[in-house]
Amino acid sequence: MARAALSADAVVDVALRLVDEEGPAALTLAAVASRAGVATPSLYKHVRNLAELRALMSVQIMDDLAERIGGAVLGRSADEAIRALMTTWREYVVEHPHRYSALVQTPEPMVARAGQRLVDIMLAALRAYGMEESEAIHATRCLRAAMHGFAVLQAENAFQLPEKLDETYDLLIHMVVTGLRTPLHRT
Amino acid sequence: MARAALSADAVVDVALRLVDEEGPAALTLAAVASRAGVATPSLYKHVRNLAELRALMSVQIMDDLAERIGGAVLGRSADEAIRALMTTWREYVVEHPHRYSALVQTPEPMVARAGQRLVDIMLAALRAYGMEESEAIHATRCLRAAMHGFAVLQAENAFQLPEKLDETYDLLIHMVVTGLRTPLHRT
DNA sequence: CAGCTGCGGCTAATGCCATTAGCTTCTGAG
DNA sequence: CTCAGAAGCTAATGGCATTAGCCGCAGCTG
Repeated sequence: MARAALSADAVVDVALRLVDEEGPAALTLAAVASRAGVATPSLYKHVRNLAELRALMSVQIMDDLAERIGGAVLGRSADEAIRALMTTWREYVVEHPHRYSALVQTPEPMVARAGQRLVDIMLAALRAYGMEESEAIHATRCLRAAMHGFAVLQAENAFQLPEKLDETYDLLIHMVVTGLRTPLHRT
Repeated sequence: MARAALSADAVVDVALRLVDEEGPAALTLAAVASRAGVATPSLYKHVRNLAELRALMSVQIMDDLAERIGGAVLGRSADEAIRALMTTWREYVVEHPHRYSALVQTPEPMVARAGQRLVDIMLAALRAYGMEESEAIHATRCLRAAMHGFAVLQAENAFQLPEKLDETYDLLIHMVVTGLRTPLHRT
C-alpha cells in the first residue's frame, strides 16, 4: 500500500465537518479537497463522485444516529423506550442541524441498508406494545414521519414563533405514545 | 409595454411543470429556458436568479396547498377538520411528489409568508379544540411535523415495505387526533 | 406621422464546478 | 534492487449560473 494519508472514511469525515460548519450548500469537491489539503481530482481515488460522497455521508450519519439511539433504548420498554428514542434523535439534530439537513434518502442500497438499522431499532422498541408485525410497521412509519418531519422543519428553521421547541417536542412525544396506546377502530 | 410573451408567473409555471415531469434535479435555468422557447439569459428579465425561482416555486406550491386545504376544512370542525386537512395535504403530495420534494423552506420572507397561510389554516382548525393560543401553536407544529415528515419520506420513496401507505396514514391521523384529545399532564 | 424610450429578447464572455485523462512519485513486496 | 500499483498531480472538457452589452419592437409623445 502507498501512503495512506487519505481514505474514503477520511474524506467523508472532512465532508461532514465541512457541512457541520458551513452548511449543506458549501459541500463541493473543491471545498472538501481544500480542507483535506489535496487537489480536487485526488478525491476520486477514494470516492466515485459527488453523489457517492453524499451517500456515504448519509450512511455515516445514520450509523451514528443508530448507535446513539440503540444505546438509549437499551433496557427500557414501551413508553419509556419511545420517549428515549425520540429524545435522542432530536438531540442529534440539535447538535448537528446542517448535517441532518444534508441527509439524503436515496434509493441507493447502501443508504437504504443504513436506514434499515434505524427502522429495526424502532420496530424493536414497538414490539413492547404487543403489536403484530404489520401493525408495528405502520407504527414505525408514523414514528419516523413525526420525528423526521420535526427534525427537518427545525433544521430548516421553519418554526419561527417564540414558543419553546422543547415543549412542542414533548407534545409530539405525548401524541405518539398516546396514539400507540389508544386502539384504532378503523378510522 | 413590449411583447408580454413571458412573465415571472409564466416562468414559475414552466419550472413547476418541468419539476413535475422530470424531478427536482432537472431544474436548471437552461432546461426552463428551453421549455419556454427562450435563451437562458432571457429568464433573468423575469427572475433574479435560480434561488429566487426556487423561492417563487415554493410560494406557488404553498399557495396551491393552502387553497385546497382551506376549502377542505371549511365547515368542518375539530376531528373532522383535522382529518380533512391531513387527507387533502397528502392528496397533494401524491399528485405531485416531485413538486413537494422541491419545496424549500428558506428563511426568505416571501416563502415564510406563504407558509404562514398554511399555519393559519391549521391554527384555525385547532381552535375547535378549545386550546389557548400557545397550546394551539405547539399543536400546529406537531401537526405540521407529522404531515411534512410523512410527505417528505413518501416523496423520497423511503417507505419500502409492501404495507399500504393509506393505512399508515390513517394511523397517523388517528395518532394526531387522539393526541389532541388526550390531556397532557406534563410529559 | 416621426421619434423616443424602455422592455424583453439575444449573443458573447466569465468563472465555478464535476469529471476524465494521463503523467509522476512513493511505498512496500519480492 | 526492482517493479507494480496506489495515490497524488496538472491539464483539459463540458455544463451551468450569471453578467455585460447590443438590438428591435411597442406604444406613447409631439
